[in-house]
Amino acid sequence: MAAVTSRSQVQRSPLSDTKRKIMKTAAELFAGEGYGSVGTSQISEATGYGKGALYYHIRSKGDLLYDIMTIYLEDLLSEARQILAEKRHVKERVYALSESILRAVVEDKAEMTVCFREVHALEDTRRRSVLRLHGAYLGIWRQVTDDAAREGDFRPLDNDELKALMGMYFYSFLWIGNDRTADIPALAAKFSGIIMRACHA
Amino acid sequence: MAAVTSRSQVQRSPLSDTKRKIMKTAAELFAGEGYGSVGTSQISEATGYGKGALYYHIRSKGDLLYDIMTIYLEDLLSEARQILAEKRHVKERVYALSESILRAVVEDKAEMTVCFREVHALEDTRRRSVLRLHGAYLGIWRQVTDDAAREGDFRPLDNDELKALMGMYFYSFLWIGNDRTADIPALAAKFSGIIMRACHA
DNA sequence: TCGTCGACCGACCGACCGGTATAATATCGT
DNA sequence: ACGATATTATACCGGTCGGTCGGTCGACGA
Repeated sequence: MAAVTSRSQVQRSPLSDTKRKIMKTAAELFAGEGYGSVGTSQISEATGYGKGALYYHIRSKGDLLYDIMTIYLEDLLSEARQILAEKRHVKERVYALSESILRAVVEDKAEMTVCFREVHALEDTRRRSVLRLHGAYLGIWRQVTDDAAREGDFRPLDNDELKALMGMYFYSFLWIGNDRTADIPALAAKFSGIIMRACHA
Repeated sequence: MAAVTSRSQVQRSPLSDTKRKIMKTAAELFAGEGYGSVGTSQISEATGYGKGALYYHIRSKGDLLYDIMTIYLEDLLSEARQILAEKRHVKERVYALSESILRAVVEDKAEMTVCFREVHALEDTRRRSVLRLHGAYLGIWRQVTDDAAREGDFRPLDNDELKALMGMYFYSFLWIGNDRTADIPALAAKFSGIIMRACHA
């Protein structure tokens, strides 16, 4: 099995294939039943590793959750930063950002669900750290809308409005099926269309 | 303590004050730590009742979750139906619906969080039942947008677009604090403003 | 005064929790 | 071939899980 995902990857530490497989399986279980309802024996069984092997690769169940969130959010974030650097026009930016996050929602549905739905399961320090990543992602959009407002394309948006609009994306993992890969461009067009209309000066 | 909530209540079965208190406390725990991570002993301790008393009022932990969701979603739904019956103009309808759900998010934050974030924790039959309630609520908005489209005020919206827009509301419990009671009208104005712009013909 | 009843308690049940200890096996550089 | 190291399985730990059970207690009707 190849050790790469389709989207760019921040290599914080080597991250073995085994650990990647464990994270994928765990994310699916967490997304399906909720972090608190999934036992380590269940993860062990689903991955095919015994508990010893499992705990050779993870430090704790909490760490596993934190790692899943961190890796996928950093991935999403680095893609967003790249889009911000490459595209200069509002419309392109909004479409590319929409396409980026919606592709993540479809292709890594379980992981994204965990990233946005299971934040409460983290202990305080880690929750704050993950919320910083959420905030950083929001910051990218904030910059897009502020730039657009400065150039007269968008009306100014306050934080409430921006967060409300982000909710469209952050809630979409609950209803966008992972069988909609082919629809990603259409979905991105719909989402970015809504953003463009909602923010029109 | 009065046995009524501020918003209209569907009286399916008597629903004692004790059970109401248990539901409120449990909803706060579920919202704070996630259904699966909250134990019945914890609920028992937080309510001040022993486990015997607790299980005198509830059939199971799963039932408790289901009851919370059902009651609050039916409440939200009946309010929405009433708005649909009373208001005829799009703008009024959108504002009133926004105000209704945002007030629920602020005033019954924990319960609403559970209603929209813990669906996965339900066993199949009950999950389907709760998802029907979600669908019914979506149906109200569908009718509003369809009526508006028929009269030329809105462009036609497909299901993806409607669900995307609903995500704004359904995700808002994660960032709207329960200290914003005074801001409810302003929030409703912002949300409905976005809807009106996003749907403009 | 008693019997009944709803509300409640806390000890207890077997099962399972997250996590560890120990040992067996696979891999690999030399 | 050898030792070292990486990876895995299994048995097991104390503790907690959801839920039950026998029983207590005060209110109330007869």
